[in-house]
Amino acid sequence: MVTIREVAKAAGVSVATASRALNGLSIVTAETRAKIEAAAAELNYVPHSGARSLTRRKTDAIGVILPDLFGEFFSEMIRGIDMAVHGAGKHLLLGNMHGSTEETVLAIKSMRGRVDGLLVMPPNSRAESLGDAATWQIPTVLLNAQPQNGDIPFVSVDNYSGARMVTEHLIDRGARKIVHISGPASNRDASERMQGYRDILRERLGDTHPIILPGNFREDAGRNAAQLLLNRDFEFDAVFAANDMMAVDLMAELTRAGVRVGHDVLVAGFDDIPLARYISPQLTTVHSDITRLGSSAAMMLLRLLSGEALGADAGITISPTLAVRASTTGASG
Amino acid sequence: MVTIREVAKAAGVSVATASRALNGLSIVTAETRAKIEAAAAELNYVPHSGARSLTRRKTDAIGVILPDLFGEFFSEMIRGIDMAVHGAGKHLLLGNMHGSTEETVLAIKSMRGRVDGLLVMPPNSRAESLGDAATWQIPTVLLNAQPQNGDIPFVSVDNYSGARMVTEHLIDRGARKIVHISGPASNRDASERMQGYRDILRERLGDTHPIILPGNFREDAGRNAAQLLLNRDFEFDAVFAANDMMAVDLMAELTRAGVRVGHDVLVAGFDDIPLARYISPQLTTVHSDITRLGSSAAMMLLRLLSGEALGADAGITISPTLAVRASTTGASG
DNA sequence: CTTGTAACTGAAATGGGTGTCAAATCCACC
DNA sequence: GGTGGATTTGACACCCATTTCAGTTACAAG
Repeated sequence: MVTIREVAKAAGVSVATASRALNGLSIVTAETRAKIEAAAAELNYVPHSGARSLTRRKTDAIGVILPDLFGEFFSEMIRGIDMAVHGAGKHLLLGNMHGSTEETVLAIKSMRGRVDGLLVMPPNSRAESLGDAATWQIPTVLLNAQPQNGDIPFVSVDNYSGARMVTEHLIDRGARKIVHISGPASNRDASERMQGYRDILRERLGDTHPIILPGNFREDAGRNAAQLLLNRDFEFDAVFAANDMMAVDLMAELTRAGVRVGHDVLVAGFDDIPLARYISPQLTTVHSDITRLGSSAAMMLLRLLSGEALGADAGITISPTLAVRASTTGASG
Repeated sequence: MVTIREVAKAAGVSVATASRALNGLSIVTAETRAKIEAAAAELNYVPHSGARSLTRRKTDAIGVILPDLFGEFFSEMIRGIDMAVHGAGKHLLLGNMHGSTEETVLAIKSMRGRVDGLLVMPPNSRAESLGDAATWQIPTVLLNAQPQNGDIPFVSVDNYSGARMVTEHLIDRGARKIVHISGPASNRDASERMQGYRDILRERLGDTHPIILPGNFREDAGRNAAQLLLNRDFEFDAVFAANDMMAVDLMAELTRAGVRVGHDVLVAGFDDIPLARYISPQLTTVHSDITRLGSSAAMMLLRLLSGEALGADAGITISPTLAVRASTTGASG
């Protein structure tokens, strides 16, 4: 591994001059610079970013700590972050993504000295779970989580209003016995969505009780819920699943049992995964622009890093939109 | 930012001792260690990984340089890599993913001093395009690309035999006029797939000419190809698209035009994106285990890093499998 | 009470660059 | 030729931790 010292020696100058020349400081004579560049090229010199970032106190990398996400959500998030970060010429350092809380805290610590800033998505969307790690010395933006003591900037999706929207849509389409398949109890997104469902139900159909089947955001929960609903010969005319994954498999199962989704039973999900548009009937769902979630967070972090002081109340809540499709309208397709 | 020096001072010991204590070297007295740990906790000390990696000559990070991939491929790849790397406690540093060749070379260089090893997927699957960057001083494994001068280990998918398999399957199902929608001309995967198609066609149906429509791996190419085929009132009984993305949209377009896919025309793709199973009819395609591709490459790199000398011929070719579904069998669904 | 050995501990070198400050060089002008 | 000022250049401290090597201490044996 050739160092700048060797380049300097080969060019017959000091390391300081070599450093200046290679970093394009105009203070170096054209002649000297040429010598140095020739030597560097000759020796195939590549600067050691690690060493450089030590003195510069700047790594040009930002750390991303995500829980164990499913495919599309993950890649869209990364894409969004990357989009925002690309222009700034920074790298993305992915921390351990296997989300127990302790591991996450560890992952955050191991980022010290490697990155200039952090994008953290806490497991279960609960910033609190990060505990005293919140005393981070390093600029951080929370993804999809709100700190209770609003001192960390965040970007999150408005799960609550999304759930209200989609449930209200079901009501508007004539549904009265609306089942909700929830996400994991410990998950904040899940509980916000459930709350939205409960609230709008009470507001619009005060007299009916919410019907909630526990789920876990995974396919099998969709299947199980379908079985349960069918076997019990349960009375229901619509299902709002807390995410698309469950909705998709629930729908497949209902269809298999001869239920006409979109007519006999309306089904809606949450997330708008790409799949939602391709199954038949297409799935009505709540669309969150994950790419935008990622890029907004990254841009916010970039601003933070450039010294801009975001107020204590700095947070963005991204409003989801309703994607109405055939699974609740019965339209062909 | 508190440094180990401050911890040492607070504990009344030298930095050397502090370092030893904090790194669990048994050589330190229990009493001394306790003092140091107390001081560290008190000051909220977090080690500076950047500085540490400078002296250790080891960063515990591996660099990943991918071209601009579409969602699922990307996330599965990362997942595979992460799976293999997780146990080794390493981080993943994502380089610039916006793949012009020059940018890729730059991205590789900027990894020097940041990572212990590199996983590189060259744009267009052409290792050659990386040119003299191949004189890397840093352990590297190529993803989905073979170097012409087999001196860099690699892991890649056997596109050629995959294409042969799927084309042969179409022939076995009775197709005789098989159209191929190719990928971008400069893309190596695309040309290998095309070659597989050509070869098996010649071997099995010596007298028929291959029919090739140029594509680009994107949805619109699928739609365009469908239009072209339909408008010209072309005679064809099967289509093999060079990837699923094109196959899916082609199929949608054909279906819209009243063609019964799986009966009138057989359609097959390549990649087995999750979507393939969810559209109707389900798409016959070539399944490559991308997660395995990623994890194999990562494991190979890990072996390389642990000092193991992989022979000059170190390369793994992952054989894809054929996923036969309704789009070529006409089965219900 | 020495001496030898083992166990700890600390000063300083190291890793590969950058930035500061002082020294050296250059040139113009008196 | 000497002087002032502006440019360039170089020596060295520094970033923060690890590690070597030498020094200190403790303790047992002689």
